[in-house]
Amino acid sequence: MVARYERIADALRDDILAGLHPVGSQLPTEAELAARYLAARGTVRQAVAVLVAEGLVGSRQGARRIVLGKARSQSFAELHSFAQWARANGYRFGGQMITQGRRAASPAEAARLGTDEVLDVLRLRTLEGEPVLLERTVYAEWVAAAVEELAPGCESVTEALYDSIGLVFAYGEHLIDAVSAGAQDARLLGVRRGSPLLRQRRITTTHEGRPVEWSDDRYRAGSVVFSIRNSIDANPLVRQAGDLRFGA
Amino acid sequence: MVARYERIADALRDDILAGLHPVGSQLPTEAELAARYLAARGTVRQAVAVLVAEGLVGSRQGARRIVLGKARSQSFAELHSFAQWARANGYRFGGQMITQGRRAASPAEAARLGTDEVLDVLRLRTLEGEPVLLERTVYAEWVAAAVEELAPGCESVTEALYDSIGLVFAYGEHLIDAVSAGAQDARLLGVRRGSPLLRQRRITTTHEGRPVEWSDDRYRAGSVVFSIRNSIDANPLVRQAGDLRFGA
DNA sequence: TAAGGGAACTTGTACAAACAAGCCAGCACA
DNA sequence: TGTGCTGGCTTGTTTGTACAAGTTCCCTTA
Repeated sequence: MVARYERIADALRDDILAGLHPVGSQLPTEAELAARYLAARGTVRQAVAVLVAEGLVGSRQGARRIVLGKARSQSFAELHSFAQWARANGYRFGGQMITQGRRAASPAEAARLGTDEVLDVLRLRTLEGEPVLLERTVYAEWVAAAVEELAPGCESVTEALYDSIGLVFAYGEHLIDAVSAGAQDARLLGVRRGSPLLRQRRITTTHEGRPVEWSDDRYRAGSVVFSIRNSIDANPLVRQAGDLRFGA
Repeated sequence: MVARYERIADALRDDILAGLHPVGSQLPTEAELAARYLAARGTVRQAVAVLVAEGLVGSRQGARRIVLGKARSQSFAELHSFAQWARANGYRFGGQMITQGRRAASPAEAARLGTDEVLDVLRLRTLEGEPVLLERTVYAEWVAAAVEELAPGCESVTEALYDSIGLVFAYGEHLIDAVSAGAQDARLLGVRRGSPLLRQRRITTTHEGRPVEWSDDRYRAGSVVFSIRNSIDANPLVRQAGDLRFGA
């Protein structure tokens, strides 16, 4: 059962994408929308709030709402999983486990993941045949066994873990910066040592807030761009001075 | 007049930051909070929704809400303005206009900014005495005059434009990737040519959705990290294959 | 002992109503 | 002509109520 406000939000989003409400134009008023969809004003407000959160619509008290853009946003799964992202966008992709092994957690890892032992995995992902992403992932001990079961050429770790133990990745925190390629980075990604890489470090947790993995993902420059929409009201993006958190 | 739900959200955030609700613990139920703050359940829900949007609290139907983290998020102004960000975090900072001049807009710029003529400005920003950020900003024609009025050493362009013509930056779209330093980048930032830079391209608009500026900001690697929190429900971050949008 | 079935609890959705606050166009006045 | 104010419109806030849906845990039963 999909909520009413979600269906209204979908309908409005489709209208915007279809050009019925061009960028820069005004959205119908809440009263109009309520009449059109035979819903209470509060329900319509919830629907519009979805679009505002997506950055598609701008809103401020007293003034009519405005269409800001028409880009569609991705699901969490698409952001989290390289495979789901690539598949949703129609790319050819692949993945290969390079090395994998258990070891004792460093103090920082123990604090982040809440376990003494970790499973350290290095994976290389390709897009359209080109090596694009190097993933250095550290898994908490309680998922290590399930990860070790995976085939070395497993395309989607996220999906495989959901199928095998019902694991759902629910929350993430991401740190994005630029680093130069080390010797191993350069060799595996096929770039020169010292060339720029886009680094995304992230920690992912379950619904319960239980940490699952800590990953250091490095993209070849030019292969991937992160996009964020924000506003004076909603600001998901934060700038931090370098390397203050999470150690090196 | 601050809204009630905002004051409740502030109180809850303070409690979390103060450790009254540790990371991983459960938040009080809506009913409890409503009783404590003498507010209707709907109002409490709005307050909690703020914290959920900030990524501090996780929420799902049927289960008690969970404290996910205690990082405080920045305002849009702090993200948008280097000066406001640096000041709020207690850093010594500076800025210097390097070159500035009007020229005809390229087709891409005309499409983005909606003007035929643009003002092109190159600025270098320093943090703790070190050159850290190179801003290549293109302003729409209708703000060009106000920007030209600014002093070359103007610390905060955002604040200066608000003071002079009441301009408010309200919405932004950001593209984040890594590039290697060109000759000019290297010289001004004091790094070697080809060394990694964190690039943030952004377009900023007014409340009305009117584009004001298009900027290409390059940070020296290691000086700045972007941080984003997301969840299966709220996902502000999007990954895109390289250089599909906004041209080069 | 383990699986299954609820009952109680908690969050999510929807409606209705009233007032507050900000925006904007049009009117009156200088 | 242009300035300032006012009134209508639109979005924001708050309360109250009812039901839906998911979670959790205990108790029953095999």
